[in-house]
Amino acid sequence: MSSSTVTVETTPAPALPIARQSLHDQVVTRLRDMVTDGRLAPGQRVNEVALCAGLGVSRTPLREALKTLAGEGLLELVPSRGAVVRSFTDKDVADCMMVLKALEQLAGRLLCQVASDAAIAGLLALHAEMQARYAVRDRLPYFKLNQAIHSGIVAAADNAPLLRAHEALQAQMKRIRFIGHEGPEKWAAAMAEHEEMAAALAKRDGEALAEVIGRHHDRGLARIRDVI
Amino acid sequence: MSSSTVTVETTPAPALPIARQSLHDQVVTRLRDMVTDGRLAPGQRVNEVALCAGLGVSRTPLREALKTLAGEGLLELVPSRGAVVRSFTDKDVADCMMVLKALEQLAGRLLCQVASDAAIAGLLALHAEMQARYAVRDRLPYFKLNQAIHSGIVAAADNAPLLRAHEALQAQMKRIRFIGHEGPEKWAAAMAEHEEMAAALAKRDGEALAEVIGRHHDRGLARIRDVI
DNA sequence: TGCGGATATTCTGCATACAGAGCACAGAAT
DNA sequence: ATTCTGTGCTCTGTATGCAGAATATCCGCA
Repeated sequence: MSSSTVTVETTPAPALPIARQSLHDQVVTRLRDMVTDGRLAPGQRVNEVALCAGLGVSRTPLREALKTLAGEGLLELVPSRGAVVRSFTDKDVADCMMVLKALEQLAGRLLCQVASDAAIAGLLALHAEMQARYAVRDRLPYFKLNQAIHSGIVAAADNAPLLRAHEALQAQMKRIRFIGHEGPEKWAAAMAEHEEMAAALAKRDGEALAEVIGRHHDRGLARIRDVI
Repeated sequence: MSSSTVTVETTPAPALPIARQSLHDQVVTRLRDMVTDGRLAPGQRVNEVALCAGLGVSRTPLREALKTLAGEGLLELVPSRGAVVRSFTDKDVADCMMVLKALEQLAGRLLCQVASDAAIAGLLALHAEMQARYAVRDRLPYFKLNQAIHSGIVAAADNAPLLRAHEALQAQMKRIRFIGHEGPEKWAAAMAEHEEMAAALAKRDGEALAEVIGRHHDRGLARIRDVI
């Protein structure tokens, strides 16, 4: 695809790194999307050759991508039967949310100590943007901004292993949250919690932030529970 | 190697699952061991063909194993340069320990609520065994029992995602802990903390257990810090 | 008609082959 | 002497081929 790399390099100054990503990475992101948006349904067996044809790649990079996604917990590898899209029980979801809660609480406490003012301002800006989307009930942008805020909180904590673990779990839950379109009153409650989070963030009050995040997750679990 | 799988199947009764593991899995565990015991040194580039020769497998399963281990955070995949054994900075270690601490604290609280008496008894038995090994200063068994106890606490919490995240992080830290042979007084302190943990465990006091675990990790980080 | 077993087919797991990228070394020009 | 460039080699990334396991199909038989 992008095998013809541009090698002009006239600019000596900012040296932009030319995104160049391998087939493997591209396949990984494509498959991740296919899992989260449901084109690969939970419980479904993944046929390698069919997918290869669809993606236009050979089996080797595809298989390597499957291993990667299995490592992230999105797929399960059954010996001699290949990859199966992981399906989540009620308990799995609750368990994931519990861990996610603990990680984000930790992140909240950390970021209040270590984050730069600019980073906090950035998060508050995301919040304001989400607020605006909520005002006009614009679901998809709201959803994406919501995810970005939660990811951003963890990223601002400046703890790589924490970020990795959180990303993996969030990817697993992404599909669940995606289908979980909550009603107006639940949505309002979630938004109110985000207001509280923003307030705690602005004050750099780590304990308060952790407390709200905990409540947000507990209620979030309750919100999606009747959807499943 | 073991490509000839035994297919006799004379026992119909308890349906034992016949360990049959793929080459991929075997290679993964072998490589994990090689990273933790230092035969693959941090920062070292992994030469695929050389490793293939050493393990007696072809590049395909090896490469798939490399992807898996990269997903676990033990290796780093550099485009066009292959896999590199991940090397940890001081901060990386501290960050990992922080996350590990949060996860084990969560596990401690959970297990006090949900674990069976038998599970707790099992953990206490491991503790007693470790006590015995400490009494005669038998380092390696002590080390392994220590790991087993920490893993066992998380396993007893009955939360699969929590267990997965913990295992990955513990694998990353295993080598650090392995080389970090602490002096007698630090060792005694660590053992004393384990005594406290066992006491809290016996009483199913989740809060107390979480508190000790937190202290144990904080002090553990301090203990290994001057080793690095 | 229902069931058991042999056979055929499909698909995974692994090995190998090939092409391109990165890197080192050497030679030439300034 | 130093730097730049060209060439060759090594190693990764990807494709393809082959063998074995799992499953589906179909036929025979009760």
